Amino acid sequence: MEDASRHHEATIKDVAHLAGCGIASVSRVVNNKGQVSPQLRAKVLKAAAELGFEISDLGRSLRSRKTQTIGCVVPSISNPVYSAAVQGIQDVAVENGQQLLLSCSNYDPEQELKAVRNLISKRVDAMVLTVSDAQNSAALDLLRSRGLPYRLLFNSGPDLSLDCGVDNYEAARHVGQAFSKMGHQHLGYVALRLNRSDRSAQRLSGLKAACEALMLAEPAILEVDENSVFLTTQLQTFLNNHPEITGIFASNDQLAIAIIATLRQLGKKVPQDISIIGFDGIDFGLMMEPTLATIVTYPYEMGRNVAGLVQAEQNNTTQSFSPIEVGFEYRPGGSLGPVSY
Amino acid sequence: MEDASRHHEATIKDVAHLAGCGIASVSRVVNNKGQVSPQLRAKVLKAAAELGFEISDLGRSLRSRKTQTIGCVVPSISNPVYSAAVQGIQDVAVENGQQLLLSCSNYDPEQELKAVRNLISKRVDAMVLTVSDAQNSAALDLLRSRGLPYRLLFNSGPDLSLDCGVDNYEAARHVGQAFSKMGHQHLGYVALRLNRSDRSAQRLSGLKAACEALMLAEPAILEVDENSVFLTTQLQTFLNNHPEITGIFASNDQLAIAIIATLRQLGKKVPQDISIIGFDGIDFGLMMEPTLATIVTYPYEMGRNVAGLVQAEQNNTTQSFSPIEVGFEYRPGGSLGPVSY
DNA sequence: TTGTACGCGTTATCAT
DNA sequence: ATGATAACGCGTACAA
Repeated sequence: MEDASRHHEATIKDVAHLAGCGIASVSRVVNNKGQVSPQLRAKVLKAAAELGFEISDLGRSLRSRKTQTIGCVVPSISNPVYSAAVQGIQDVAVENGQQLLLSCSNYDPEQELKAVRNLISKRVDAMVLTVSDAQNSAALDLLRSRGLPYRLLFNSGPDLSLDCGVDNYEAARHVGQAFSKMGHQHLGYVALRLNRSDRSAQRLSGLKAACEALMLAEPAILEVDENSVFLTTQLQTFLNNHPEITGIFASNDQLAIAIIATLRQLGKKVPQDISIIGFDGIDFGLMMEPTLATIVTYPYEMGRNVAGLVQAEQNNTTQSFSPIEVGFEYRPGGSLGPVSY
Repeated sequence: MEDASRHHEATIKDVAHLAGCGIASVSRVVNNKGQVSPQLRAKVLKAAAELGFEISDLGRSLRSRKTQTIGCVVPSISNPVYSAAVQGIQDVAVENGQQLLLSCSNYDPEQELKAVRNLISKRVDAMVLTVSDAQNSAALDLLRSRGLPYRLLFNSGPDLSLDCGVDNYEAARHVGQAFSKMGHQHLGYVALRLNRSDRSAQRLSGLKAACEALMLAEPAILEVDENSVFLTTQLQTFLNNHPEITGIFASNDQLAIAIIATLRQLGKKVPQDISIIGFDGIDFGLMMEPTLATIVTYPYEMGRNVAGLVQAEQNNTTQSFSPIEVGFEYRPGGSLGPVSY
């Protein structure tokens, strides 16, 4: 109850007053910086506790020009891949005494830009972000023009030294090869937002390249609606139009699993009638029956890595930091079977 | 390039200087507040653009005593339930022009307290949090003592008016009833961190109550390790010790799915040998075979609701805001079958 | 060792 | 309509 009536938080001035000393001494005690006698330190500590004093990072940041905050922009936190990455970033941040200011762009470049603006106003020390299209992003342009330290996550940016992600193209080539080894000749690529995710587009490129190199037919493409309610009809139409397809590469595991469930509804067996390979390597793929063949990626580690990079960049501006390849791995699964004639 | 050499961001003072006016006018333009002549406004806007001026929320917040930031503390963002909730909070926050400062406590009360301290120092306007034990939380005590607006998510706190979550007890009773209807008499409850999550404990209470009311045996309890590698042996031992068990209530869906996969490895069929009911209602439950019987909850909506509550509390301090029950729903699934004799 | 005074970037008051 | 000035809470030279 005490001073709560004043209805404004205690400042170092209040503490100094109660402790009967100058504000500089309070600052020294709070920051463990500079010399201060044990007696005074005790008095200050007591006064601070009594007032429930918590230092204000507003004043501190204004003065020090550091907010100990890093900004993060991802398309969505609902997607387990991004949430795992954010968890990694968060963990590294706290290890370094920083906090995370999080924004979700919903795969929208306009929201990306707005988010970056807000984060700049908040004066974050650095940023980590996944943008819709790294080659052409107003948000990244803004960041660069301000010289604010940032790193890309999952994207491959124009400046190669800044990215930290999976080589989608290369990974998708592996997928094509896996299909080919099982005798598949006609593939389909099913994606969620081909035009709003450069990752998805890169995966398609890789698949196409593999098909070409391996003399497979050019893959048919189905871009499905966000709203998975219509997946059934969309998929059925797609398969009717392309009856030759024996294998489907889904742009991510969630979609792959939804496709398998839908195929089951349509009376098709996986992998006897159609084989499926996903992308991401989420745990559930291992627990279903059949297990999901997929490209395993390591979003948590990627988040940690990219956060480590921005950390290093802040602490040591002279050196340049090259990205750490986290890599990927093809994981076989029961959803890919030999093609049946 | 221009003034970048000065290596510090343009301030309102810089803009004023370049526009040849006072800083007050710049402020008026930037905030669209007060009267300013069209000519001057244009000059200011031009100067601001030229300098790449972005207002500093540090100065603004210091002055206004508002940060337009809300703090969020959850156990983990990797768990899809929490990430969905955070997404909901985030969405509401941006709708109200606020940003989200995110912390993960890793189910550790000590980290909860530290996170809250940091968030207080950052002077967030309000907080939303899920704590380990709402009835006994130093973090919440601190929040209360400071009079900082906050809301609980998933927890049921001592102050009933502050929570926004699922009635775990009631939901778990439904689970018991569902088992009972199928003839199950001997149940097991498998949980991840019984002692570090009041939600998990509440679910157990509800299950126990249902068993008692329905004349079932008291449920056997298995608390499994974080590291799911050992799930197989732990589960096997548990079932050996309790051969009478025909149904298992898993404290969440992820665990339920892992248990089903493990049982499959152990050569047990679900639901013929053992029935399973989960908790949360994640989408994957619908896509597996058999589908997962579970309690469906609505974490995204809960996030939105609780964020709405803190918003309202900030805008209108006079009124008191009661929580909106989001509720839950029992969803039948193939993982629950009749008990076989 | 300790205290005083200034500036960090902003908004609001008060003259003009 | 516009500008000078005083806070806001803090860190830090500098003085004592």
